[in-house]
Amino acid sequence: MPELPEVEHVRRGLEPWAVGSRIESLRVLDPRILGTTSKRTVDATAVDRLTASVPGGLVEGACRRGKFMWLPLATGSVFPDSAPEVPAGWAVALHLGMSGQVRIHTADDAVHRHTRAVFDMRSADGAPWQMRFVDQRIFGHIGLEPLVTGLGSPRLVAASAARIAPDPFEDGFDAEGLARTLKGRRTAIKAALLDQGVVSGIGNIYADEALFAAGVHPAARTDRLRISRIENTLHAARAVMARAIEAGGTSFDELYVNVNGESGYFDRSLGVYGKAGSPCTRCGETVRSSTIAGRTSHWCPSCQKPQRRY
DNA sequence: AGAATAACCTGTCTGC
DNA sequence: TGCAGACAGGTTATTC
Repeated sequence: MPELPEVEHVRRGLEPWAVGSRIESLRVLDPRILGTTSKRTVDATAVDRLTASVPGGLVEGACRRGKFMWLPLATGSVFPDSAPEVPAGWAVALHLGMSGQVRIHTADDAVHRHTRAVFDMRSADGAPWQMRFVDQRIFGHIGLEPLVTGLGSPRLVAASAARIAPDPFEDGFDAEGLARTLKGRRTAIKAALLDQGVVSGIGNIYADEALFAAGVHPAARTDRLRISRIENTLHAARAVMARAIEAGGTSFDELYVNVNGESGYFDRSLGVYGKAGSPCTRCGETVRSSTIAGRTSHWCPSCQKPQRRY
C-alpha cells in the first residue's frame, strides 16, 4: 500500500526523531522481517549478526528514493571492533512493503500485535524512545546495508535500492529524456510506470491516477504514444503524488498510517482507483477495471481512450 | 525485450 | 454460521 507519498510522510515524521539519535539495541520479534524475497533463506545467524552490529549506530539522516527508505549511520559508529570494509558507510534500511509501518513509541506503550522489530533509541539530549517496525503481511524488510552509488545520479543509496531509478521529486529526474527512452520500448505505459528501475515511487494507485489525470489509457503502448504524452504522464504522476503528500497519503484502512498512527485522507481525492462501476467524476462515464500489467487497473473509457496512433 | 506466474504473508470480504 | 475462494497499496525470481 505505501507508495512514494506514504513513505515520504513516514520519512518526514521519522526525521526529527531519528537524526542525532543513537541506536542502543535492536530486538527482532520475527526474523522473517530481515528477508527480502526468498524469506526461507534467512539464515539462523542473521538476527544475531544484525542485533550485534547496530548498537552504537548514530543516525545522520532520514533518506528516501521511491519507496525505499534508509537511515545513514555515522562512520565508525557501527561494528565497533572489526569494521568491514565499506567505502561509503552503513545505513539502516527500511522498506514498508505492502503493510509496513514505522511507529514512534515510548518503552511502556503497548506493543502492537504485528510488531516485528523494536529499536531502542536515545536522542542527542539523552531522551529514550523506540522506533518500532510493524508489518502485518511481512512483505516489508529491515536491514543494515552498505551505502552505494545509486542509478542516474552520484547520490548514495542503501544497497537494496541500488537498482532503483530516481523518483520524480529528485533533481536527477529527467522526464523528457525518460519519455524518449520509453518511446523506444514496447510495453504498456502502466507497466513502465510501475517499473521501479524506470521511475521509482509509483505504485498501483498513483499509476492509475496519473494516467487518468493525463488522459492516457493504461494499456497504451509506449512506442505508440507521442513523446509529449509520455512526458505529460510523468509530470502528472509527480503532480498527483505531490498532492497526496500534502494530504498525508492515501489510506483505505488502518494499514497505512504515519509514525503517530494517523491516516492520510487522499483517498477522498482519488479519481478512478477503486471506483470501478462508479461514474467518472469528470465526464460521468462508468469507470472500468481489468488486469493490465499484472495489476488491477482502473480507467475511464471516455477520458482515457486507447491510443492507436500518434 | 517483455509478458506472465509464482512466491513471499496475513487479513478481510463475498458468495454459496 | 461456516467455509472456500478471491483479493489487497510491493518486489523479485523464473519461465516462456
